[in-house]
Amino acid sequence: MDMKQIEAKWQAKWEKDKLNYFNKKNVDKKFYCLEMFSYPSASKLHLGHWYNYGLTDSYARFKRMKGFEVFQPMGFDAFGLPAENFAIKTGKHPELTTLENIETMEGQLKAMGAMFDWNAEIKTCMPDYYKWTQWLFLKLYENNLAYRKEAPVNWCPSCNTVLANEQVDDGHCERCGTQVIKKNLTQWFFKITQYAEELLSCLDGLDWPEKTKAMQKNWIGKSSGGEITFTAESGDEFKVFTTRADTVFGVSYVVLAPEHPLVKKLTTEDRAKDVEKYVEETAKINEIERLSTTREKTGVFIGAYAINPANGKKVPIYAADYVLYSYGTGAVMGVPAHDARDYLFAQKYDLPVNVVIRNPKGETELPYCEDGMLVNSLTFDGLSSEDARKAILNSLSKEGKGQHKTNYRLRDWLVSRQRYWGAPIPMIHCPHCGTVPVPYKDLPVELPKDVEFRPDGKSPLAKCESFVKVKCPVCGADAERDVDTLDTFVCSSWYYLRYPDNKNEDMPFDPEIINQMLPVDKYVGGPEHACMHLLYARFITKALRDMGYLKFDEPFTSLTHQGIILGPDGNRMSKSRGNVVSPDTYIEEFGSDVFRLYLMFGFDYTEGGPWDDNGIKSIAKFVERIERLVTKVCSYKPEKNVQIGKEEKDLLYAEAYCVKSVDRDMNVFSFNTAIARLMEFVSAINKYDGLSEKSNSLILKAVDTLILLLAPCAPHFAEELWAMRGNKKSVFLEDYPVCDENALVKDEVELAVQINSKVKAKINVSKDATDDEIKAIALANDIIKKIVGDSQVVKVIIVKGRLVNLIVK
RNA sequence: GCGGUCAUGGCGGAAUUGGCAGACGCAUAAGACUAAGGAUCUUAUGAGUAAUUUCUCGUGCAGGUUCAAGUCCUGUUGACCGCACCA
Repeated sequence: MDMKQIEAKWQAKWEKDKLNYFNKKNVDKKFYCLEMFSYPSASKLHLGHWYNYGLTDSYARFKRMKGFEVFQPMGFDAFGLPAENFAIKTGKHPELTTLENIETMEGQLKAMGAMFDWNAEIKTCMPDYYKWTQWLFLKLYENNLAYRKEAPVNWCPSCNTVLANEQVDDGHCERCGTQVIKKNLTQWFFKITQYAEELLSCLDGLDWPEKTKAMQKNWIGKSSGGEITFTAESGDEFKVFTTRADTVFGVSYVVLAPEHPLVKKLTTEDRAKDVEKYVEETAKINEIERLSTTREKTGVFIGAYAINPANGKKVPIYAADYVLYSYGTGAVMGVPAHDARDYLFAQKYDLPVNVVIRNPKGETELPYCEDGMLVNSLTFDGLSSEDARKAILNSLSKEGKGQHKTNYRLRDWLVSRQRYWGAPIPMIHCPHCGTVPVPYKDLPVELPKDVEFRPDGKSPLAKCESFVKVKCPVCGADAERDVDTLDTFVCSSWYYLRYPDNKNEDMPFDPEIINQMLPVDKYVGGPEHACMHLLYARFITKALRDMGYLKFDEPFTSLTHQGIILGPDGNRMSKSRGNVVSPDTYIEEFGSDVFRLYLMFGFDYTEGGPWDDNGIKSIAKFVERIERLVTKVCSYKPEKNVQIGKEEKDLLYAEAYCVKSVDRDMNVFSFNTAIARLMEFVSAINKYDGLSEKSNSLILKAVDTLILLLAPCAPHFAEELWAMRGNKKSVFLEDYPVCDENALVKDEVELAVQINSKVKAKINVSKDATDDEIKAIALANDIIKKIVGDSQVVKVIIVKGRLVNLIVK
């Protein structure tokens, strides 16, 4: 069969018949199947795209044949750093290259033969889309979910530019090798932390991989404890967060993060030089290193002291890089006796170790980090750690020096980027009115085309005078636009809401439509998005719900991660390794259906693995085998009466078993086993067909079932076979085969007979034999009789349909 | 470092969720068909041992729970993914 020709033929027919377009009339049967949209890269569709889109398309087609009205859209996450970097290198405008790349990828995606609804396409870099990204920003601002504060960025002092983390190579600029430092800029944040609790608690109800839920849970990082206020001698107060308020009487020092504003203020003159140097050094180290527990703890005494509110004792204040300004309050209390990290720190800086918790079960070895019984803690002595935590915080809160507090590791989402190729932040800075939102009627704030985006220390948009200069929408004075752009994660945090109503010019989406079409029923994408994209999207959904636009709580009801296809050498594919496998050559040789079938068959979908093309030829043979079979049986004439004998029963069993297995496997993305069952079925049909006495009717029925089951996995090929069988309608308009449960019932079942848990023999028993009968048959077996001999059977375990285990003494 | 995942024949991978380990396929071998076979069909294929239908071992490693463990528990080794400005 000429695969290329039939691919083109059926793709054209599907398009002509509008087969793949969602029919709004059937919205009550909707199934929203979504794949994470792709970044339009210059290197075209790679194996990963195919693996995600091709195989999920088979799942979508399966759902369609199961009677759902499937909505499967596709689009492009088109803003982002690579296009901008490419532009800096080559001078080609990001818009030009991005749109070129999109066009290429659209062509390839169409050639894949997936049932994408191209009417619903979106591209995030187009004004008709980012207008609504900006709308989203304004709505969040309006609802106090967007705010500005200072935050550090990676700064290369030589290139004079902000660097993304990935552009920092071991603390140095990837372009020029200069040591990267941290620099504070005022930037926009989304208040995702306001939803921390709900983002955590709703995880339980989601049909998501457990590992993904676990990762999000840890990412949100809820911990219960308290805040305790320490007072510096200067009178300045600062709070520390602790989960171990029971150890507060053991505090021998406190630590401020080097970035903490009080560090500068409280440092005494004689310590200023050392402290300044230390803070400078800290700016060069990234957070992963700072938090490493194996790295030696460093810190510097700032010369000032603070009062412990619990006992009034004066303790020294240190600045140390193991405390992060972004987590908790940016300050911690040091209790060397009961915290491993503090213990090491105290030893290094010769600080006192005050034992305040005793091990109730024996020796109190330091550092003792478990719960225990309080000592040296005044009126709290004798309490358990658990009770003391409550009591101490209650007591401190009466004096206004402490309170119970739940803390989250989750931080607010920094959305400002000092970049060109992104959606402009729709805000205006007015010398009189302050920060003013762009009025909705003035959206979109268009990204100017003629901009110098080579790095020179400023946001590219800051250099575009025609963009920056604007009248204040409130007072009309000369004002300036915000010159930063939005993180591309903002674009992708709401795109699934735009697809079903992508041409709406008045709203980002019509709530009435969206509340019918969402939530997404199945979302498929890589596990690398477990914490960021998937959390951001959940947050935005909840925020929009609270504003009254949405009636659902979660965007993605069910989630599946595809695995990663590695290069043949077992490493991640990359140009530098030279192990990139392109789908194109295989598609050229075997066609897209064979390629898709091989991806389905060769890997565990959620695991992925190294590419190996040995198997693809066997899939091509499998396809040819089916073609020969169908060609042959097309000339068969069905007979009126069918005699059902043993061979016929076997064939009907094989058919029912295949339908049942493939149905179940397709539903859970277990494509490799589904294809394996189809292979078995083909063998079973061939075997029956080889008999001298056979029923043509049964063979024809089996072959039709085979084609229907195969259709989602090899769409063009199955259409062609279906037409060969004389059908005029598309195979995708047929119903999915239903398993004949009666055919699955075997009169006899085979059981393994174990003696002391080791298999020794097999027996056949009637399907409804009682336990006593099974036992009798097992004991009557010659081999078993011999082994059991004179020993006594003390116990019999029967697992229905599986085995019988005789425990013998 | 923290968080997460994984480990099964020569290879890719199955195992109904605690019940016959190795489905299906690749590779290999033997045979059939053939003028020919890199096509097609049939059979065999975890390791060792026995040599008909035997026994033993076997799911990274070391323990444990259980009548029964690839699956559950404890420890351990290795590989991979994410870590907040790649998308």
